[in-house]
Amino acid sequence: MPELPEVETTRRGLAPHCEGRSLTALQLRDTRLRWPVQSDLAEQLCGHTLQTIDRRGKYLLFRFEHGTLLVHLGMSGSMRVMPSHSAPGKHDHVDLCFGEQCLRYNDPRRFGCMLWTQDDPAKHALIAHLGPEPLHDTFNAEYLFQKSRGRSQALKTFLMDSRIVVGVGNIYANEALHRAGLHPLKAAGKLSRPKSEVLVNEIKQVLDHAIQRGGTTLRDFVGGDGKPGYFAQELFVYGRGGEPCKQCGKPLTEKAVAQRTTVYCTACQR
DNA sequence: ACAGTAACCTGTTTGC
DNA sequence: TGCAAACAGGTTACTG
Repeated sequence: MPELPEVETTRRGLAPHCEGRSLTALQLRDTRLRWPVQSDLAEQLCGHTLQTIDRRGKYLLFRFEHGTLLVHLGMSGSMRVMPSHSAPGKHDHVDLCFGEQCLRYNDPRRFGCMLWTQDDPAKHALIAHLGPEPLHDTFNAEYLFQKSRGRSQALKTFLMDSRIVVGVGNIYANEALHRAGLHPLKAAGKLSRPKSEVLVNEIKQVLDHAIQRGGTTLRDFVGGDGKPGYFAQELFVYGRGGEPCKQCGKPLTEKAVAQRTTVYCTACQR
């Protein structure tokens, strides 16, 4: 489900309902996520106040005064605000209850995770080696240009490496490359300095635009407030293999790159 | 250090 | 209609 815009949409939907409130109960129905959820999580958190929900890449950071709960939604996860006493459905693995409302974590494929740490989350093994935030000034043309030097890897695969930059998943990698006029299979090391600038700008624009639209709705994605996103109708290439390029009309090519569906226009992208 | 592949798991879509 | 294969928004772990 989620790439960065969807995670940010979720964060914005959840935060007003629970920041500054005390966690009253925690229902842990299934610990089997990507890594096991520690079984005493309720004892760790109950009675403590959630200060803020922050985001680092696609991780949500639920900050308490005595530690941080790291949450990742994986491929199919979502978190929604629900009445605490509503009946849980299939794959509703965890509820974080704040009085009459709870944040309900649902994840059919269980690729997500929920990890409690009392240390600085920035030093956590899953966070420490992440690249810059794509919307931050530290992600700029010079940075991407330097990082890409000497790399033979496909440009798209390079962009989706979270050590290079976080939050650029399959949808937005495809979209940004099309908007930048860059072929996804071009060697990262052959990216020119001017094109690096174009690409960085397109990544920022497409992510920012998607956040403003409330994320991309594919199948049944909903943000924390239960509302769908509206970006899907504005996608130029993702999910459009064989259909005409919206810029030149030539049928879009679709092929797997590093096991991920990749769509591009051989005329517009070089 | 880098690059490529398999793996985790369930639900939905596609094709015979 | 039924059934099996293919595929899905992510990331780590392992291999060479």
